[in-house]
Formats: sequence, C-alpha cells, structure tokens
Amino acid sequence: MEFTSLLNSSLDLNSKPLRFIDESPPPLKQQVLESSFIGLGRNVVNVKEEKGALIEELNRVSAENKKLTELLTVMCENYTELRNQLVEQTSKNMNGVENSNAASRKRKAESSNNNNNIDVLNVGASESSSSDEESSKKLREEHSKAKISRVCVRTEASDTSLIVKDGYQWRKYGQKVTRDNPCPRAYFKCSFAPTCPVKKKVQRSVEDQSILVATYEGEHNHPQPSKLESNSSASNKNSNNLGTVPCSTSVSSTPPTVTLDLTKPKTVQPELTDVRGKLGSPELQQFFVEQMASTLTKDPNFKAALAAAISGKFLQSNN
DNA sequence: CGTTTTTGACCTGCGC
DNA sequence: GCGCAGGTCAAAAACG
Repeated sequence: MEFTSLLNSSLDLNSKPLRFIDESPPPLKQQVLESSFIGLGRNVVNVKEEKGALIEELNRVSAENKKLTELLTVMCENYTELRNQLVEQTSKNMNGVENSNAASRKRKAESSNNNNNIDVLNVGASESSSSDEESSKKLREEHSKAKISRVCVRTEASDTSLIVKDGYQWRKYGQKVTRDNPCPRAYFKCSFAPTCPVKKKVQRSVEDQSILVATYEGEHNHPQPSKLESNSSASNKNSNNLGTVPCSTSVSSTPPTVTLDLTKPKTVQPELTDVRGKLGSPELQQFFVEQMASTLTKDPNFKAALAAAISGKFLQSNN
C-alpha cells in the first residue's frame, strides 16, 4: 500500500480557488473596462462591491496563509525533533553499541544477487541458516574479522561519479567491471586514519542506475572526520558532509540497511516501505516526515494555495 | 611536491 | 589443472 495514499496532503485550502494569479487580472480588467461603458453612478457601486469582495477575499487568504504558516512551523519543528533523535540514536550506535551485534552475510550471496535493493533489505536475515558447517565456520571467521553493511544512496541521474559522501575520507584503490553489472565497481579504503581497516565498495544498481550501492566492510577505529571538523570550524570545506552525518551513521548501523537520498532529502524512498513494520524507529520517523514534506511540495493544490496565499499577503500589505 | 585517481597487471578463491 | 571473476597492487598520471 502506497504511503501517499494514506496521507491526504491536499488540505483543500484551495476549495475556493483564488483569483489573484493568472485568472484574476483579466476578469478584473474586463469588468473595469465593461463598467466604464456603463453609467458613472453604477460604476461607483460596482467598484465598491468589488472592493468589499476583494477585502473579504484578502481576509480569507490571510487566514489560510496563517494556517499554512502554522502547519509548516509544526512540520519543521517535528522534523527537527525527529532528526535530532535520529542523530542521537545513530551516534550511540557509532560509539560501540553495534559492536556486539556484528552483522554478517555470505560474500557469495552478496556478489551473486543482482537485485541490490532487495539484497540490502535482506542482509543478515538468514546468515546462519546454512546447513554446511564448514562454510558457516568460514563465515563466522569472516564475520569476526569484518562487519559488512550496505547502504543505497540515490544520486542525480547525471552524476556519473561513484562518490558517496558519508562523512568519512576515502581513497580509491581500484575499479573493476563486474559480470552482473555493466557499471564499474569502485574500491575505497578509509584514508582518514592509516590504520583504519574499513573498506568500501561502490557500484550503481543494475535496476536503477541513479542508486549507488555502497558496501562497507569493517569498522572505523577513529571518530568521524566530518564531526570533528564541524566541531572545530564553522566554515567547513566539506560542508556537504554535515548534511549526511545522520545518513552516514546509519551506514554502519546493523542491517536491515535503509536507502537514503543524500542529494534530495525530500525525495520519496520506496525502499523504506519494507521496513515500515518498525514503527517508531528514528529512520522511519524521519521517513514519514520527509514523506509528508515531499507529498506536500509535490501537491499542485498545495503549491497553488501557497502561491495564492503569498500573493494575497503581498496585496494585503500593499493595501 | 605530496596526495589522490586511474588503470593494467597480478593474486586468490571457486567451480568444473 | 584450467578458466573465470572478484579483489588488490602499484606505477603513472592528474591534481591542488
């Protein structure tokens, strides 16, 4: 079930379509022109009626504008609050809570699965179900060495780079074209600390090439560079990373991994619908807020009402 | 000049 | 043992 269908973002603010934009000027001018051909007395009466109607309309628009402003304020507050919760939660995870629950998955399954998004959501779900004792033993050894997590990042379609801004500093050490994906896979090592064992693989999704699939192996043995920089300097040259802090922390959270859009914060993330069952999780809460904002901004009625309200406000202030 | 990226070569694991 | 595919190395190039 599509979330957008649950949320009727159309506030019906435009049930009485405003006529300040596009439509209104011609009728007004037309009326004025027409009235100029009628008797002078009657013209004055028309102007007065018109003025009254306009004032009434302006009052209504002002009320709507106020409602909208309040709604937006509440939404912004909720968003900020949820975002802070997410940052708190994820920063806790970063401080070692996650260490006790090292996610694991089969390398073979990882490479053989073409559907990255589905893989992402199922990561770590059935790792120990293998009947092969030897392979599971190997897996356990592998898992004890490195924790693997995945994250999908939506990028601009025109963006051909394999760069995922997650707040860390990476050095590319290789690139390879894999068999099941025509897009090359890039290999990165964490270059912030020389001893940091974390590696990252980035490859575009086969199905949707605007989605970058980043696979992280291992855990950072140093704090996140972007956080340090943001603490030390306000004019951070890597200011892009600041916005991705909550996202990058979720990168290293335990699976299921969520898909995050680092470039379009308000874009709908359908992948998240599969984890909808986790009501109350910070990711989901943020998703809902983003979903609402997205739906509102995409709704033509909302836009029209907002534009009308703003123009109405201008007209009112001019009067 | 130091760092990062590129890219072909090489290594390793796995299936047959 | 051979071939294939994924992963890594390292020299050269590019960049700031």
